[in-house]
Amino acid sequence: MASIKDVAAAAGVSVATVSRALNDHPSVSPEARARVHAAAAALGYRPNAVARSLRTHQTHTLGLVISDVLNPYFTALARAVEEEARALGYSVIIGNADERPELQDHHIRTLLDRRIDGLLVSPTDRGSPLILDAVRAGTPMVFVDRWIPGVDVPVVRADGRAAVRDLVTHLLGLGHRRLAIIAGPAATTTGRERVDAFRAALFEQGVALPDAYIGQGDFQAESGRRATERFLDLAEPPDAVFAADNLMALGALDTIRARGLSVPRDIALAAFDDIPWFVHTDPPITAIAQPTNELGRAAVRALAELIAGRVPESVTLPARLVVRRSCGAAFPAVPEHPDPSA
Amino acid sequence: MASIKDVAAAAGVSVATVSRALNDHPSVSPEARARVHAAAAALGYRPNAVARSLRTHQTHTLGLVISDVLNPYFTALARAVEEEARALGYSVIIGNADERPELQDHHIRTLLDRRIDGLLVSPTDRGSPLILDAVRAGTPMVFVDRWIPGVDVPVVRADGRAAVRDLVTHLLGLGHRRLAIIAGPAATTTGRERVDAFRAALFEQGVALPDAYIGQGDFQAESGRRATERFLDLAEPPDAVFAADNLMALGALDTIRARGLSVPRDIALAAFDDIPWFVHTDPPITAIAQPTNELGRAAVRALAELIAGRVPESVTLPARLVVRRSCGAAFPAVPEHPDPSA
DNA sequence: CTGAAAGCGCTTACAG
DNA sequence: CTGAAAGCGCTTACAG
Repeated sequence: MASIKDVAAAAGVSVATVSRALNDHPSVSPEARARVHAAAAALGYRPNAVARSLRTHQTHTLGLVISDVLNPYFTALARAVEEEARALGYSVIIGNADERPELQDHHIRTLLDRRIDGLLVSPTDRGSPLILDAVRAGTPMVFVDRWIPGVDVPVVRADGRAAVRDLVTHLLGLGHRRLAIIAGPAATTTGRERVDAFRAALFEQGVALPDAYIGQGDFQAESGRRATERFLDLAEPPDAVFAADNLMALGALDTIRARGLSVPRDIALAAFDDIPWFVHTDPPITAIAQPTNELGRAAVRALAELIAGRVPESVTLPARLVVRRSCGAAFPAVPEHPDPSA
Repeated sequence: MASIKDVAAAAGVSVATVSRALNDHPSVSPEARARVHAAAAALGYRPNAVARSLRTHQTHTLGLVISDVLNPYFTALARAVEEEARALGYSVIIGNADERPELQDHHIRTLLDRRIDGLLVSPTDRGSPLILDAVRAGTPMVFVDRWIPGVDVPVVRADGRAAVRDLVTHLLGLGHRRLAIIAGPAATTTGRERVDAFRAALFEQGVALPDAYIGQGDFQAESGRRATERFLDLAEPPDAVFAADNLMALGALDTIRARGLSVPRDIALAAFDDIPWFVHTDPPITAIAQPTNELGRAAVRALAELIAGRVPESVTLPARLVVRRSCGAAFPAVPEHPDPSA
């Protein structure tokens, strides 16, 4: 692999001049610049980003630690992050925590060792010493989707409270009275907020949320199955189930189907997070859609601000209810296409 | 951020000794080793991977360039790759080519500049000069899923021919006679192979595949919609459609539904690539399943071999037909759960 | 077992 | 406008 020395020799200039010419530094004569570019092209020279990073203390790399790559919501988020990052000249290294705190720490440690310029994280838990130390040490960091209370880091997320209230109104309006929720892990903000919003909305309408109607999930499909089984084994099973993410909804659907029951005839189902497949499930699933693309982009922009030494604002965008047939509502008159911006 | 010098000063030894102690080099006295570890812990020292890479010419990083992160097949592949890579001590940087050759080149260039130890690619096209030069220059490279004919790079992929033949037999057995396919891009091996296998299987059974029944897609949902619209506008529309990937199947389903038609009553549908949602679509979709996890792991192992200077074999694993209801078959007696290994 | 020194491939302040 | 030199933070052959 040709190095800057080889280019310098071929162009008959010093390595300093090669570096300046290639980095568009103004004080290089047109002739020198031309010779350098010609030599670089002839040798197929590509600057070594590792060496440059060591010298400049910048890697032009962002770390993104998400909870689960197999979750379409996070996949979409990762894609939006990558696009915006690329537009700003950054690469992104994705770490998949798989909802496991120790794996999250592993990725954060690796990313820090690689001296990424900044870190985007959707924390799996309440925050390890490692992550707290990194914040204290001044690592540019932004939380996306989930966050850690009490930690002074900008947060980019969706607020689902209004949409959850809309969902509860929708369910009650359709005659459902025994509403249950499959919650996410209590260690995550989204895990807690979605139950809280659900309970608050029910309370407003004078409906109770008994403990037996709160299933404890972990945002993965298997936990949706287990929670739903427990619901269906109850003496008085719920007549509507709200899954706090799309994978647990998939699990719930598995179980309901395995029991030979039908949605929405026997039980209503709704999910947090909308995904293209919800249009085509049997039945199409009512869901709360987050502005995923906007969240990803806003998070990258906030992180870039932080890296540049400025102090970005946290951003909160509203989620919205998308009504389909899984709660018993009438089928929308106009056939729906998946939202390309979701 | 503490550097090796700080640790050396704190431990009262040279940086050479710090380096040796931290890298478990045998010739370090127990006392020196202890002092170094204590100092490192006290300072919260973490070695700078950038500096180490510059010195050792290894980054312990693999590049993975895939065609589309939003495609669940590639997401699952990426996850398997990351897991196996982590087990072998590598990080992986994922580049999303979005089926665009120039974006693919952008990622390959960036990855090469970062001096990744090896590259896993699922090529979007027939191969740019950049990728060909990289192979020639000796960059350890392995193709996964798709490959470039005539390029001497190990290939890890699934062979779907037998499964496609099974699918054709299944369709004809159910009485379908006008079988159509939504093909992938001709510039990709998987794009070509799936049509070829389909045509060959039909030919064996004495059925023709007219040009009008070959829709040209690009592996993304929108192209599945367009191709299906064209099929349905035909004087004699097909009675069965085989989509060469899961996203085009999603698009086909969109269009069929938008026209008010029903699967499988009005038209049968099958897809290449199985994904968890196919169990829950209306109707559940018959699909050809690849051993995605095994492919991802095998690809990483092959790449690690190459990096170690050995010459790995190409590996080809069989895909298999998973019959559901979308072609008109009887519903399987036992309720199906998503295959956790898919 | 240990340290001084060279060197990985760049960038940049300094001097000219 | 240009080059010699220092230095980023490591690892490792060499000498002791």
